[in-house]
Amino acid sequence: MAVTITDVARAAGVSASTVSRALSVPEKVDPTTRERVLRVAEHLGYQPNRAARGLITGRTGNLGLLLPDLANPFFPSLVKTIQHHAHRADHQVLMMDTDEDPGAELALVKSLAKQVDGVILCSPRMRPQDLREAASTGPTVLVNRKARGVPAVLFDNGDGMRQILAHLVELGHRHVGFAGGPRSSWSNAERLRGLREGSAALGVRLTELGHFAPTFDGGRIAVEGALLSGATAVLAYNDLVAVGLCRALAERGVTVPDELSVVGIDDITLAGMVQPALTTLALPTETAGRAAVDLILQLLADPGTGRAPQVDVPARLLVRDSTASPGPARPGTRR
Amino acid sequence: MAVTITDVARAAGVSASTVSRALSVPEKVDPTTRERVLRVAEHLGYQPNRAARGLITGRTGNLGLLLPDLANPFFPSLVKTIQHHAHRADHQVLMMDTDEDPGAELALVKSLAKQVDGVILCSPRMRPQDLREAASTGPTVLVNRKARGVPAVLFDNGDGMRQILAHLVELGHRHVGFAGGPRSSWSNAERLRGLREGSAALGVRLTELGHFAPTFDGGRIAVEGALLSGATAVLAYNDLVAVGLCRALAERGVTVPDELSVVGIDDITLAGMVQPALTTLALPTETAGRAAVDLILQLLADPGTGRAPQVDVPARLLVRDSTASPGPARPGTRR
DNA sequence: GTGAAAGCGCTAACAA
DNA sequence: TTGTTAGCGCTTTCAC
Repeated sequence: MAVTITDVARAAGVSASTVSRALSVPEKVDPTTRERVLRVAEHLGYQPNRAARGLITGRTGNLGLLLPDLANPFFPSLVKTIQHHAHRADHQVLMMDTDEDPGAELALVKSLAKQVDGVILCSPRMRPQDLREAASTGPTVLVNRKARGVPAVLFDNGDGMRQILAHLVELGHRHVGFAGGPRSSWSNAERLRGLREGSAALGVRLTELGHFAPTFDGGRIAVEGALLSGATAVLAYNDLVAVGLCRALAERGVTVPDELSVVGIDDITLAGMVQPALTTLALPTETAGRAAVDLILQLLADPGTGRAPQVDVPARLLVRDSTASPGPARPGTRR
Repeated sequence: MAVTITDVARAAGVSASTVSRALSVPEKVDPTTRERVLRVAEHLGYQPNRAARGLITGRTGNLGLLLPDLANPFFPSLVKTIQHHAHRADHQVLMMDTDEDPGAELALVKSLAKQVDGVILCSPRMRPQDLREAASTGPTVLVNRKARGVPAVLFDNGDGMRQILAHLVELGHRHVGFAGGPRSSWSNAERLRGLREGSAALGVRLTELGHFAPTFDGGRIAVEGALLSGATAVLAYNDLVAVGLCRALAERGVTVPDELSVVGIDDITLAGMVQPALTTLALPTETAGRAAVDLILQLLADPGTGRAPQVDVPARLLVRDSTASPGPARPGTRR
């Protein structure tokens, strides 16, 4: 059997409560006793039983993390950061992959809620009312998603879209295509909004190529419309789509960026591995993950602070090799 | 406050013990009462408090999962599978990413051990004695790693190497290079062993190109030696290395597979996305993940069954576009 | 088949 | 400052 608080108490010649205090409110115990207790605890290799502690404090020391698909390379680095910071704050992470099933997510959150102190929710597709219901099960932080009254960490999509358009305009592009993500995706809607505003402001023609699965294959499918549109540059919903698009273009003998410029979003590792290396809007997952954990912990320490805090994480355009000035030859050859 | 077992008991007009039994040993309670209790529990939305249950049963309902680097695309799908199956068995997964730090792993396992019923350990670099010490903290299953007396799920590296060599020989290759993984990696050693045996058996010349980081950049670095070796085909430690190698080859104007064939291991999603699509040895993570969870649960249900069970997961070669018969032109041009 | 009672390991009043 | 007491929600003897 593991060593309990009673063992430590006996060995140190004090009561269990004193041991408990020495560990969790050290300033309320005499320095001499404290020293002794801590030494004994250390020596015996005492580790508090979290279940027992949780039973009384109502805290589990766990954080829930719900995400749509760990196989999407955007998430692993986010998860790593979240876990890293949770760990530093003496919390474990209970991760749950929903397999892109918005229907099951609410139920999953509810089952998670019982076992964690708070939940970090990355759910691009969940309906707003479900989102709010999920948030009502306990402290919740949304990532890359907004809902009234729920704390959130958001990437600045609007500014990101502006950066992309500005970059393309500077290269000389006047007609940009957008290969959108899922219709139900919140960030897709945000990006579209940013693009519409930005293109209007910059006098760029924007062609919405439709909605595609946020995957490599989604990108391959987008190639038809991209070529037909006459756009000289195409922005994809994310890097995976952009890479799929590039691949399909290569198969048709269309050269990127000479004949068509391509831009991605996310800056997943893959973006730097493909040829040509992808120009992409980096969404700093480290910053976001850190902010999400901080937010949750803050919520736990000081619940119900009135308004729901919101953290905005700036996006940053990484210009690489998949964008260039539109070639004069292209329009003639491709239409 | 959440609804407790007492609430259910009162509402159903029975004692708490009866509710407890109705839920966990239904056959020991009268069918009529059972029905009623279950209905009431359902109606009240009762969910047993796991901390309280754990306090008495000694079970947490959590499984620990330790892995070196979630950013390595081999792991997400493994994690997904493990989580999926754990969930079906009513267990949560506590994941822990060690950031490729074998030094910290033992400590992490120990801290994890207190909070979980069992640990699934993917630790290619941990020292054998640490591995065994880690395993002594509680039920443990190793993945892709062998240690005396510890249950394990292993990929059949030996047979995999044979498949790769056979494929290359059939294409006409007689000289194969191996861009190895980290010196301390167990599976690298296994693969090397398989390659030596296989190449001897098939009469193939094997050149060991050295040890490289198991990353894209590791592969880029391997290009020099690969070209100098005179090998007509190169096997990389994993897909990431293979893709990095391909990239570096492309930059030097060496065509894959015409001038050099390249083979990867793992079958990460990326392998199918690059051009040319990578011929690779698929290590079925779904099978492995499932086996790992099954093994752990079996260990929990029936502890100390004497010998440590071991599950072998077969590997399967996926022939794609990065391998072909050696071109007669190559040796002359490249040396 | 069911209930009463004890207790898992811990913390939080309350006394001293 | 410290110890005593009670109890978190649950399971598990042990009587009945």
